[in-house]
Amino acid sequence: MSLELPIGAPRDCGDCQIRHRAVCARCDVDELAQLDEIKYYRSYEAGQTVIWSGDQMDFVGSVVTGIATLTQTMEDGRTQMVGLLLPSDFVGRPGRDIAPYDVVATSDIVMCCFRKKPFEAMMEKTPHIAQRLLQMTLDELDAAREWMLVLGRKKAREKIASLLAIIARRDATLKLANLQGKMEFDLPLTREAMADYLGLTLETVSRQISALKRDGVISLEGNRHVTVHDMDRLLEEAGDDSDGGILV
Amino acid sequence: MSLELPIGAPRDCGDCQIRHRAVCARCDVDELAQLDEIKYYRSYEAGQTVIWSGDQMDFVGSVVTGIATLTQTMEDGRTQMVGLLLPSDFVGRPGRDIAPYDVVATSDIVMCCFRKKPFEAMMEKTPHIAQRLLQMTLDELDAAREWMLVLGRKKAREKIASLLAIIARRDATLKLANLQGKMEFDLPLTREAMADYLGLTLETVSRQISALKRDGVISLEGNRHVTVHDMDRLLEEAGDDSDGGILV
DNA sequence: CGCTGCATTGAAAACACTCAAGACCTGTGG
DNA sequence: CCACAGGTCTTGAGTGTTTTCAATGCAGCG
Repeated sequence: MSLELPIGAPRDCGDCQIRHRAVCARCDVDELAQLDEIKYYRSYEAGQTVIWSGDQMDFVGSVVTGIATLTQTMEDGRTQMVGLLLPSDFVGRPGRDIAPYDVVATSDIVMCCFRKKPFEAMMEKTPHIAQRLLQMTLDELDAAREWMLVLGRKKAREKIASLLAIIARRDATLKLANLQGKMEFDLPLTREAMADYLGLTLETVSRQISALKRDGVISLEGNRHVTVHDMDRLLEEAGDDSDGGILV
Repeated sequence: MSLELPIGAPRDCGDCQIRHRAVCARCDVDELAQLDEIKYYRSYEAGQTVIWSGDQMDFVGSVVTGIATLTQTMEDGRTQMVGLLLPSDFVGRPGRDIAPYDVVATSDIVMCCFRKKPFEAMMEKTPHIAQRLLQMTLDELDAAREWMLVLGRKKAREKIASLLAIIARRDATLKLANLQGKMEFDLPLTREAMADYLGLTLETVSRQISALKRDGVISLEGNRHVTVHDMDRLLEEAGDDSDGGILV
């Protein structure tokens, strides 16, 4: 089979950038070979819906490159983001047929997909996959609980500061930089997506970003590029302990 | 050792009411015997804190009877409940030493505790435990995401209706009743706990409950006993699809 | 140049919060 | 049996924050 690989997809698992963080992180060579049998790459363009809530799911998989979101929508159109999927994050739930959320590509993305039935079968036999998935799920649960505090108890300004802190933190771990003083990064989300993440309107997001700018906490270059002048100040604004709060 | 068993604790696993739903649900007789070696029962009184956020955790375990809550508190005292622990729910995370949340007994409770180190060791060897824990964690994650929608996008009245619907639903599954027409149940939470769950103040909770009463959606007997006159009406008020919304 | 999509800003309205008073309930002690 | 204390809950009035609605700004692109 000479299917064309989407750009950004690795030649094989040895090449794979997300290999050590994804659901297959603990797998040995044999197990990777088995996975290889049931996997395929697929790419989606920015804005495309990967999975519709309510649809049959016949694959699970990992985000290889790009960013996707998990969202819920009420009948009247109010929507809440319930997950932000970054490279190495897992999509889908073994044992469930119907997707409970929309998965939408925020940027162009590449997914490493596994056919669901054989993946489930394999999970029964190889504990390495289930063990890693458990770890990842527990991490996601912690992140979800952190967000519940943000959604339920923080004010608009604190919400924005929290989101900026999260993104800065993620960016830092990626670049192996540390989390002090000045930091620069790009927002991977539109104002509307930020609003959906934080349970705000896009107008409020815009206003609070302007306010943080006016108060000298951040500067903007264009709409997406953010400079945080002092990380400690930002964490104060977020209402977190200065030690970073989020999970130890 | 003739330690006195807390009232409500089962004589042995065969007797245990939560056995088929707890983390040990898939274990066979051998595995249960192993677990028995490292387990002990402990009871807490209503209002007691079971685990303090930031503390060393040296056990994990299951709620056997009663209700407990998982809460996060900000420096200025704002608190957000991030989990409601019912009988069979699991407390603690294998692989983590420091508790990230407060666990508080809402009623008198009995816990079945496992010493952490040996439990972790056992998890490595017996897939049945890890598999069940994965299922439970995925369910919790779904519940958390459902709550993110409630916290981020619903209005106070919808939040209250959503909470009542959840409690009614849980009560119904317990009694094997169905979810239509009239339903009666007791609230397991104070107004303040409801507020902490929903990201509201206790005054707002009280007002909205009064409003639902005034509008004939529910009646109260005392402060805790609720009658829902028409479940479909309640679900409408909650902003959910009439089919029940929450996870299929 | 005039789209289109995204972002900002303003004014008015809606919503939930704060502060404060009082009602209700339960258990205790006179 | 009653009175009282302490906790829980309800209700009101005023305030503050966020939303809503509407207009405008700005950048990329045919």
